[in-house]
Amino acid sequence: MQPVDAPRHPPFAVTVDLVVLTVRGGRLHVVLVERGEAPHEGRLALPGGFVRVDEDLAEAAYRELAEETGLGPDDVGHLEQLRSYGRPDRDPRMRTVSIAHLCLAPDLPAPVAGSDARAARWVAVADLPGDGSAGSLAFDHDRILADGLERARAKLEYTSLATAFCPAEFTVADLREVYEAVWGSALDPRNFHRKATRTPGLLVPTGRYAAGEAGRPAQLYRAGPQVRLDPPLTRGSG
Amino acid sequence: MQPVDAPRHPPFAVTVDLVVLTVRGGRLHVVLVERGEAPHEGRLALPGGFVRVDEDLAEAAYRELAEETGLGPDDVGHLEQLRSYGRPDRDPRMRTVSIAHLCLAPDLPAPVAGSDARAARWVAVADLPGDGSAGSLAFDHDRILADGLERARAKLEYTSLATAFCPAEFTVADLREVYEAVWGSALDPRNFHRKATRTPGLLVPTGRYAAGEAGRPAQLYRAGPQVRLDPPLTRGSG
DNA sequence: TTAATAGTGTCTGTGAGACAGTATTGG
DNA sequence: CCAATACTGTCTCACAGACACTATTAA
Repeated sequence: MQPVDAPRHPPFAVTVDLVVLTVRGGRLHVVLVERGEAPHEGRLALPGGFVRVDEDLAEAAYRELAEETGLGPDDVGHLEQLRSYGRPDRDPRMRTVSIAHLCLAPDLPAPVAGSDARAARWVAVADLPGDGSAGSLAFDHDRILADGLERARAKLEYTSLATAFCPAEFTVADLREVYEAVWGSALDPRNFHRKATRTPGLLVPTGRYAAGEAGRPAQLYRAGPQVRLDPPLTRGSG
Repeated sequence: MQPVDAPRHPPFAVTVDLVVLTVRGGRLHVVLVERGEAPHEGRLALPGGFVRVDEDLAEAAYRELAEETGLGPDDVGHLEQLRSYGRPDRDPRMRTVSIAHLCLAPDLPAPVAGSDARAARWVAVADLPGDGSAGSLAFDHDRILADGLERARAKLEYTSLATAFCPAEFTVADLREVYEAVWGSALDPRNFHRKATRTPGLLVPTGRYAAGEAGRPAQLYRAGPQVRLDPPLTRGSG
């Protein structure tokens, strides 16, 4: 039931935006870029860009990730579609729908520097006003970031997603630090250790041990095959 | 980093598609429409249509819901964004991105009949080949339906979403039937009763009782204010 | 009366969380 | 030695699931 005087297929611009998270020094960080042009020139924004005519949405997300942050598909531990944003007034230039993606990466030694001229940087989420829910980012990116954080926090409970923040080999303490950084609360190291090691399929012991740290050396693990955690790792202090 | 010979903002058509679910006679049903034109003419598909230039995505979903199924915003208990689908080959006519929505409705006495000429009908999900994951629907709607079902099944566990399938007043047995229909498994009526009534904020007793049924009359409840269930209603037989 | 459904109590196993205690390193 | 971290065990409470039992209706 389209009115005859309305265009049947109004043209939209379709973009992907990226919430790229990592844990550095026990703090959750997100990749932000500084906008070089109007609107919102000079403000911080999530990396993203237009979807090309011949590529899938996930393809576009990986391409923009590489272009704007220099991170390749093998650098990131996880990428999934988050949600779409399409308020008519979200971009003053044109009618735009953005398919936001959530991306988790380990803390890479290489700095974030893309081939794109725009400067990408890691920003601690806690340093943004109101966890990014206030008016700190361009467009509706505060909302997108908040949704991405909520998704990440929720999925740590019932999936092995936290291992996506870790390098190939890591200790139980490394994994616990990820949970603490994402949830923003301290966990009991002893109970966490028991739950993590006894959850079937979450961790695969390598037999090697971490060295150079204070205290007894910790066993090194790789991420196991299990994606769904049962029972889940709950968010209380245990 | 756009190639200079590529269009900067390739034009997309943006649509909304709807996975509208209800429980009728203890079986989970979905609204399907018969396509009246190519491609996939005569095949069953999810209701949906093009987003207009001046409306939000959720607005478009509610409009298409009304146009294609005759269900108004007050008829449905819940509507949320599901996921977006944008494979370049998903519609042979043009490059289309669809923002799918999940909608839950009580089993209404009024039949589904929209102002649209296309015939909308309730189809039992179990009657579709492979729960709709085989090639039974047009476009990529099998996949969208499968994702919608998975979302609904998962969210029943940790939210009060099941009440969206129920009328304004309902019994604990009504609610249990919803869980059984969506999960496809039988639940212990006694344990379910205890968990449902003792979950704070899920149910509000009305003081009235259902009459006319066999056995002891059941107390009638309204949906409570709680959205997140803690502890969750797990999917085992208890 | 019987059949059927509503609703309660009770038992067992398991996990969450609290926390004592042991093991193994560096300084 | 001490401090720090890794890891194990143990206790209590709460819930899941199984199921006996009582309550209230229709036929």
